[in-house]
Formats: sequence, C-alpha cells, structure tokens
Amino acid sequence: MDTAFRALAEPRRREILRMIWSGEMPASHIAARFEDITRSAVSQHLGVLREAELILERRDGTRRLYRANHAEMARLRSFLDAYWDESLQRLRDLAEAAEPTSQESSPKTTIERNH
Amino acid sequence: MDTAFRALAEPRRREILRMIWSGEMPASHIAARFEDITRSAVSQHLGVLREAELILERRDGTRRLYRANHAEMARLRSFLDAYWDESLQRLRDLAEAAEPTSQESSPKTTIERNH
DNA sequence: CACTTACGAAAGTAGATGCTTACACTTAAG
DNA sequence: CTTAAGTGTAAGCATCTACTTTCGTAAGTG
Repeated sequence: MDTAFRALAEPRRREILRMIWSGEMPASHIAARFEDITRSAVSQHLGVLREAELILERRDGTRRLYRANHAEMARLRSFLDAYWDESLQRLRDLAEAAEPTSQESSPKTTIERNH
Repeated sequence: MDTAFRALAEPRRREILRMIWSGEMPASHIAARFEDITRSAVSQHLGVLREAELILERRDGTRRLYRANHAEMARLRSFLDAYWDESLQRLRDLAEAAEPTSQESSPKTTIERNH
C-alpha cells in the first residue's frame, strides 16, 4: 500500500499510467513522450510502478510491453472507501455496546456517509 | 495531488487520519498513540497532512484539535475514478471520429468499466 | 559473425524525507 | 507576574528519491 501511494505521488508516473491504461505500449514509446528526462529515468519510473504492482509487463522480442494493472488500482480505490466504511463500522460497534440486550427496540441509527 | 498521495504513502499518517476520521482530537492525544516516535515527529506528520489539506485544524485554548478533511479524501477517490472515466471518454471520442456523419446509425458502443 | 535496436542495471549526485533534541510561543492558572 | 501545559519550529543527521551518464545484455538484421 505504501509503495502504491508513493508511486502515484509522482506526476510523471501518473501520466505513464494514463498512457497505458487502455492498451499496452513499448517502453520506448512511453519514454518518447517525456522530452525533458532521459529514457533511463523513464525506465526507472516503470520499475517503481512495477514494484507497486500498478503495471504489468510482457516481453515481445527485444521490446517490453507495459499495461496498467486495473485490479491493483481498483484495490487502491477500495482502500480509500474503507476510511468511510470503517468509521461506519465503529459507530455500529459503539451502538451495539451501548445497547447490549436490545429486543428490536427501534435502533434506527441512520448513519450516512458524512462528507 | 502530489502532496496528498505522498502524505498517504506513510503508514503513520494513514493511521492518524483514521484516528481523527469521525471526530476531532487534540495533538497530544494523537501523539500518545505512537510510542515509538516523539511528539515532535507526530507534529511534523500533522504538518504534512495539513499541507496536503487532508486534515483540518481548530484551536481551543492552548490545544489544537484536528479532524479529517473528508472532502479532500473524496476528491482523491474521484481522481482515481477518473482513470477509468478518461479512457472511456477517449474511446467515445475515437468512435465519434470514425463515424463523423452518423445519422442514428445504431452506434450502441456498449463500453464498460474494463476491470 | 558484426552491428544495431531496445532495454534494464550500476554508480554517482543534489535534493527531499523522517527522525531526534533543543528551543520558542501562546494561553490558562495560581 | 510567574509558572505550567500544549504545541509548533529550527537545526542536524541518516536514509531515500529522481535524476544523469555509462555499461551490460538479449534479440533481431545485414
């Protein structure tokens, strides 16, 4: 989780992820998009993204084709969702603790996503 | 955006965010939860979170009460969602370009979230 | 085989990050 | 006014990060 967030903290890496979101692309093509840094730097960015499992790699001859790992990105979204869900669960737990022998006594907690 | 992702890349900061998710809490109380680092270190973590606008601060006497900024966290979620939505939009644009003078010629693109 | 293409890996560097200790500041309380 | 409580800030340090340049290596091409 640490590595995924850290990988996304870098704008170039977010841009790479967008480039290969809906289709794979060779490293050279990705590197060509960044005129201000070397191909080697881009290769290292790809390494960071791969380490975070945010992208997937496939080899074809001398080329390496990259594509976004949608599953891992979805996992990140779920992680953020959990902040809301966990607090919801904590409120439920508190309500339950405060009302131990409740016999359908109309709890009606009406808890919502408060944002 | 950079700062928000970088702030979340640190496990202790994610923990702080959870602590103050559903209610405000003074800095001293937050610091007490972390036994392995000093109060000063926690104060600096709070600074990073505030810089990223992930938390909000309120003063009460000598104390400073912190709480999570749900709006900014929601914005992060939306940002991740955009990865899917943008590629969807690009596909729509491509379809439109390939079919310039379409006269209700049953496009029915049926594009889905591919993850 | 020699040569090129397409890459990652290694080494070095300036700047960022996470920590500690020491200090300064603001507000309440005696 | 003096003192204590609650916190941020400054300085210093080890480690990480994002680069660059150079080198190594696997796979096609003549």
